Amino acid sequence: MTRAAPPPGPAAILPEAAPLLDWYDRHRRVLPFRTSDGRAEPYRVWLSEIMLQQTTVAAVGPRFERFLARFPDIAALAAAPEAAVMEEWAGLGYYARARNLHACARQVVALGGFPRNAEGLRALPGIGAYTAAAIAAIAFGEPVVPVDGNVERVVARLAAEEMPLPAIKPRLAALAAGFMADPAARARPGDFAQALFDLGATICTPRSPACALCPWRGGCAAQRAGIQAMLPRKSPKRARPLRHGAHFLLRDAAGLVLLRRRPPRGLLGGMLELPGTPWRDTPWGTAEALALAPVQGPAWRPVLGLARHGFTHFELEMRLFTATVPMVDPAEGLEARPLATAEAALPTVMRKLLALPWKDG
DNA sequence: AAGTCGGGGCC
DNA sequence: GGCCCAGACTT
Repeated sequence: MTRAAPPPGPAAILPEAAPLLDWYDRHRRVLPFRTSDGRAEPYRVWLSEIMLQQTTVAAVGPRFERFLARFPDIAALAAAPEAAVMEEWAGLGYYARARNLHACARQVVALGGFPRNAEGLRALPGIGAYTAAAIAAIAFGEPVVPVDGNVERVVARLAAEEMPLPAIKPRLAALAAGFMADPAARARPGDFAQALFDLGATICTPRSPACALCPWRGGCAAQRAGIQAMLPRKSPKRARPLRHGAHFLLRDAAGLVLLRRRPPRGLLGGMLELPGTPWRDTPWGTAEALALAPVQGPAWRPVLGLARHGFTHFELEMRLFTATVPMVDPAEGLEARPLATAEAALPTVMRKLLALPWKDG
């Protein structure tokens, strides 16, 4: 008696949850945003997940603590002015996260609390499919699998999926969802999600995975084939063009510096900057740059050297000009601040300009 | 499906 | 110098 083999569904490909959960109980990372008593406050889970979007655990740790000290609960965050949130976020990057965080806090307060499942969370600003599932699983115990870069890598290797990202994303998400067919995973959705993160971060790493230490060794198709370090494959990316700008550091006798607030959306949206020229494909000559200086009165002096900064899709090379006046007069769209507090509120690209030797002759 | 959106650490 | 990071949003 013969019968057709069942289609290779997720359960046929993926290993069991229990070995991973056992490994997690013994080797899980101790992280600032993980509570040791097992309690998971939605506010803390949400905040950490937003901060961790495309941002390393090491970078988030101290910023998470600092943010909590300034905005201890969601009511405090919702009540704060947006500029205060943007300033607290300075240096973390992807500033739309801070705007959305603030808008989300106000919505959640208006709702009377966080939605308690992924579908409801997904409707809030800044919360996509991944973050909704992560909060739902970790804070509310919903049996869903958040699919981040770690999970994509782990699953691509377990199933030896050779098609490149991002085209393979839906397939990997479907495979990952199959984990929740396992009762052991359903019993501990938050721990299972974080176990996948920890496995991807410490064992199933991008370059040279430590397969000998993996609780799922033997259940991994890529490891059996010896191709684990090559997965997941990725489609080639475009080269980043080089762009050029010139910025202006205007100081006065009181130590105030002239700053400008960028438009509310787009690149560095809502953040402060040193006034400057547009960023274009060709370098700026001195005369044409100075024609765009915020004030035409003082003697602008070019600062030695260039500041370079890499964005996601282009590289930027900047000149800096400096001048002093008796008293800065912030016109429309500009504001004056003491140098020290200005620097703390500026994104990294602007701090690199201030690191140029503008104090010297 | 592709582009936009930061910054830092690691190889 | 390229890759990666507990991705989201727009077009």
